[in-house]
Amino acid sequence: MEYNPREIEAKWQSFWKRTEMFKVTIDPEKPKFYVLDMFPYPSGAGLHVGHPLGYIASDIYARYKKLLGYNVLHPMGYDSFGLPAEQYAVQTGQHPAITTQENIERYREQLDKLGFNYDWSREIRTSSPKYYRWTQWIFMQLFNSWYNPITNRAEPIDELILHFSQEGFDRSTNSVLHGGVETIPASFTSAEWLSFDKKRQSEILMNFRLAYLGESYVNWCSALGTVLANDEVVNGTSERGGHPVERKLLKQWNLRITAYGQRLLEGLDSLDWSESIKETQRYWIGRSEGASIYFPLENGQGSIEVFTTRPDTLFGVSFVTLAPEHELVAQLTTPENKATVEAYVQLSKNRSERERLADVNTVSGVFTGSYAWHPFSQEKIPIWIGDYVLVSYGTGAVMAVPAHDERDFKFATFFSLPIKPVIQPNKEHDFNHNAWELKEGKVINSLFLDGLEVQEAIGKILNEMEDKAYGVKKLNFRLRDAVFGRQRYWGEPIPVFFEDGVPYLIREDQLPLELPVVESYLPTEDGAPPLGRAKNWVYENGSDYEQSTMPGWAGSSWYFLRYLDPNNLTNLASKEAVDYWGNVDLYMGGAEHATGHLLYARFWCKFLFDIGIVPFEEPFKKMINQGMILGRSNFVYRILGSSTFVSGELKDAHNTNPIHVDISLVNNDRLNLEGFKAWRPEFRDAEFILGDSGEYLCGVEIEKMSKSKHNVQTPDELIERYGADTLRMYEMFLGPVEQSKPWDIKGITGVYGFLKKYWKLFHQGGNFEVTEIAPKREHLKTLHKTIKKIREDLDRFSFNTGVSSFMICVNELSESQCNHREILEPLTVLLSPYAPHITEEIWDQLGHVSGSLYNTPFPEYNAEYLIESSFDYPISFNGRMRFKITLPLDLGAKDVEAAVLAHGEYVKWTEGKNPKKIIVVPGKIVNVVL
RNA sequence: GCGGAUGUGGUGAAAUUGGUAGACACGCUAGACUUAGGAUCUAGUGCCGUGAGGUGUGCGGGUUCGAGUCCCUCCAUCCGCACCA
Repeated sequence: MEYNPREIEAKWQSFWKRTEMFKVTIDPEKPKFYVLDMFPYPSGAGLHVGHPLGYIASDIYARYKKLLGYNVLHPMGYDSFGLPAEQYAVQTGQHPAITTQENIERYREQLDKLGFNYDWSREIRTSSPKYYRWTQWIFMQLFNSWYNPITNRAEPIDELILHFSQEGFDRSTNSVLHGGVETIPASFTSAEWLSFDKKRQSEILMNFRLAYLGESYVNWCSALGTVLANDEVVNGTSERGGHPVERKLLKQWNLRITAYGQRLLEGLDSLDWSESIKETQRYWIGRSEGASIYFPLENGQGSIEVFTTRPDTLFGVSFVTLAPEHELVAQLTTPENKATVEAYVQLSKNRSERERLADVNTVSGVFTGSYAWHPFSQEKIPIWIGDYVLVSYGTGAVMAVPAHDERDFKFATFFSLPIKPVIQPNKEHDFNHNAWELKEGKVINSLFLDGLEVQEAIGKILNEMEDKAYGVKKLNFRLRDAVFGRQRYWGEPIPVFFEDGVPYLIREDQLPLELPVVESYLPTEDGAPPLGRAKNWVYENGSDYEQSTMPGWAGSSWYFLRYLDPNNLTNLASKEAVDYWGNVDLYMGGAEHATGHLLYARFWCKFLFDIGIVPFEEPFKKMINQGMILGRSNFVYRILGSSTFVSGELKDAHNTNPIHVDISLVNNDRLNLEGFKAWRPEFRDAEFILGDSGEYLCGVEIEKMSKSKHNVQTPDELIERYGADTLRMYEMFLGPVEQSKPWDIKGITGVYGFLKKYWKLFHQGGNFEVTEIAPKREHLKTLHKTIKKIREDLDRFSFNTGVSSFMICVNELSESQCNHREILEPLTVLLSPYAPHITEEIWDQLGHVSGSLYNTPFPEYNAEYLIESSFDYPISFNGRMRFKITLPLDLGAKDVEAAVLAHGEYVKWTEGKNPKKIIVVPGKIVNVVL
C-alpha cells in the first residue's frame, strides 16, 4: 500500500467536516486556550505559500494544546472591507460585496485544503451587517463617552453634561485633553451652559467625546479620494497605489486615542511581544515630560505657549519659532513683513510632506516683525516662523535655544541670531560648530539656576514657573488622535445623522445602519462621498445620514471578541463567553501592523474594559510575528538583439539582458527548454547556448513574491503533488517562524520522503502490519527522546527543530525495522499536530475505528528510558577535541582523569609535556591544559 | 541620524544553561537496483592538504581551562521611524 496523500487528505477533511470535529463550546471543566491568527483581507490573487506560514504554526500549536487537554478556541474570518474590492467596483460597476464573496470562497477552498482545525461555525466577516452592527455600536459608546483624567478612565458623557449644567467649566483647571488637534473650550458657568443652544453645546462636547467631529490636518489623497492614516502613508505617497498625499484641513470624525496614551504605554510592559514591536509602539506614542511656558506678547494681546522638555535652558532662549500654520501667525505679522510671511506660509503649505522630509538640512524661515517678553528675564524675544516646527506636535511653537538644540542652532546660524550657552559642557565643546545637547553640565548665565546640575535645574525652574503662573508642567505625546472616517463606499456607515448641522447618534434599535445601494462608487459631482448618491437614504425623522464611512481598521480593532460569541444578537458577546474565553493567549501575525491594528485594538480593548464589556485591558497576551516568505526568482539571459539565450555560468562572456522566467519551467535551476519555448510566442524560436553540463542553468535572485516576477508559488499546486501534510511540515522545516526566508521548492522532497518513510514503518511488507510484541529498550529510548524534544520545541515555538527530531526518530526506527505498536502509536499522536491527515489515517488503520486521534491525550515522556549508563567523553587539549573515551557515567572525576592519563592517545597530544591542569566536567567533557 | 533584528558549509539551517561546531534536509560525487521513477538503497561531502595534520561560526580585540554563545570596537544586510522641541 502506497502513501497516497491526495486520497487520505480528502477523506479526513470530509470526516472532520461531517463530524464537526473542530467545533468548540464553553466547557468550565477544562482550561481554555485562545489561539488567533490575524484574519486576512480576501484579495483576488488568493493565497501564495507565504500566507499560510503563520496559520500552519498556530494550527500546530492549537492542536498541541488541544491534545494536552485544553479547550482550544481557534477561529478564522475575513477582514472584508477594503480598497481593492472598491477600486474594482469603481472600474467595473460590480458591487464590492460580490467580489468579496467570490474571493472569500476561493480563500476558504485554499484554507480547507491545508487541514486547519478552525472552528468555522464561528467565522466572521467585517463587512457583514450582522458583524458591523457591533462595530457601529462601539462607535456609539465612544461618542457617548469622555475621558475623565481624575478617575483615569472613560465615563458617560451624560455625567459630564450634568456637571456642566451644575458647575460649568473652568478652563484653567482643565487637564482633560491630551491630543494636539482639539482646542480647549473657553470657560463657562453653569448658567451659561444652560443658555447655549444645541449647536454650541454640541461643539463644546466635541472637545471631550472619545469619538468626535473635529477639524484637523489629515493626509488627503486626491487620487483615492480619501483620507489616509499615518501608517498608510509611505514617504509622502499612499501605501496602496503610491499616489501623492497632501496635508489638508478637514472636518473629520476622530477617535481620541491620545487620552489612552499613558495606559497604552504602560500596558506594553506586561505583554509577551517582540521587543521590536513594543519599541515601535513606545516611540509612536512618544511620551515626553516637559512644560508649557507662556511668552507674553509685546503687543499685550495674550501670549505664545511653547512646549519644551528642557526648561533648564529657558535663559538661553534667543527667539521663538512658530509653525507656519500656527493660529497667531496672521496677528503677529507686522505690515512691513506681511508679504514675506504670507509668501513663506503659502510655500510651506504647498510643499508636500515628502519634500519637507527630503531636505532635513535646509534651513528656512521668516521673521514676523513681532516680539514677546521672556517671562523671567523680561528680555525682548523676536518671533520667527519656521517649517521645522510642526503644528501638530506640542503647541506648534518652540522656544529656540540654539546653544543646546541642534535644529535651533542651524536656524540661528543661518539667520545670524544670538547663540547663548547656559549649560557649561563637562567635556571639550565648541559652540561655534554645534549645540551641546547632552543633559550634562552645570547651569550658567541663568540667575537663580546658576551652579545647578541639569536635573536639579529642571526641578527648580518648574516649581518657580508654576508658582509665578508662567507655565505648567505638561505631559506630551507624539501620538495623534486617529482619523475615523474616509470618503469611501466600502466601509461601515457611521451611525450618525445631522439636524441643523448638529450630529446625533441614531437609536440603538436602528442598528445596523446598512450600506445603501448606489449606482456608482465614485464621489458625487460636488465632491461628496459615494454615499451621497444613495436615494432616499435618510433617518426616520428625514434627516441626512453621515456620508463618510469607517476606516479599514475599525472592524479589525475588536474582531477577536466577536469570535467568542459570533451569533449573539443582543450583545457584542455574552458575559459568559467573555469571562470564559477571555483574551487571546497566542496571536500569530505579521509585524507590519505594529502601529496600526495592534495599537488600535489595544485602545478599543481598554475602552471596552472601562465601560465594563470585557474584564481585561489587553487583547493579545503573547504574539509571534511570522517572517515573510520571499520569492526565489529565476532568470534567463538573452543576448542583446537576438533570440539566443545563454546559460547562466556563461553570461558574462556575452552582452545579455536578464529576463524573469516562470519558476514552474525551472527545476533545480535547470531550464525546461521545450517548456520555455512554449511559454510565450516571442520565445518560440529561442536558441540556447548550454553550459558544460549540457543543461541551461538559470540565474537566481531573492525578491518579494509577485506575479510580475513570475516567482509565485501557490499552495494548491504543491498540495496536489505532495499533499498538505508535506507542505505544512516543509514550511515549518524552512527555519524559525519569525525569520524571513526565501522560498525554495527543492527541499520539499526531503520532507515528502520523511512522510513516506513514516508510512513505511507500518507497511514494511507491503500491507499494514504492526507487532504487539514489547519493543526493545533502544526503541523506547528513541521514542521517549523524541517525545521530550517535541514537547520542548513546541513549548518554545521552535517548529523547525521539531521536524528534524521527527526525521531523526523515523530514521532510527527504520534502521532497526521497528514496527511495535507500543512505539508507533504514541509517535503517531506526537506527529499529528504537524501532519494531521496521515496520522489520522494511520490511527484508523491501527484499529481505532470509531474515534479520531484529535481526542487522544498527547504522549508523556518517561525519563527512565533516557537514562544512560555510559558516556563518550570528548577529551580536549587546550579546548580542542582530540579523541573520545567511553566511560561509565557514575565514574568520579578522579577516575575519569586516571582513564584519560592511561589512554594510548594521551601521550601523542601532550608531546611529553606535563599538563598544568586537567578539568573534568562529569558527564560533559574533559579538558587537558598544557 | 535614531530604534530593532540578523550575520555559521554550495543552499535552508541546528547547537535550549559557556562544554564534541555544522544535527536534520536539499544539492553535489561515486555506486547498487530496476517495473526507467519527480522511485528506492549504500558510501562520501566545511575549507586547505595525498597524508599526518592544520584551519574554521562577518572583522579585530578581551574574559575563560574552554566562546557560535559573555564583554568591547568596527563592518555588512534587512525592517521600522524620521526636523517630536
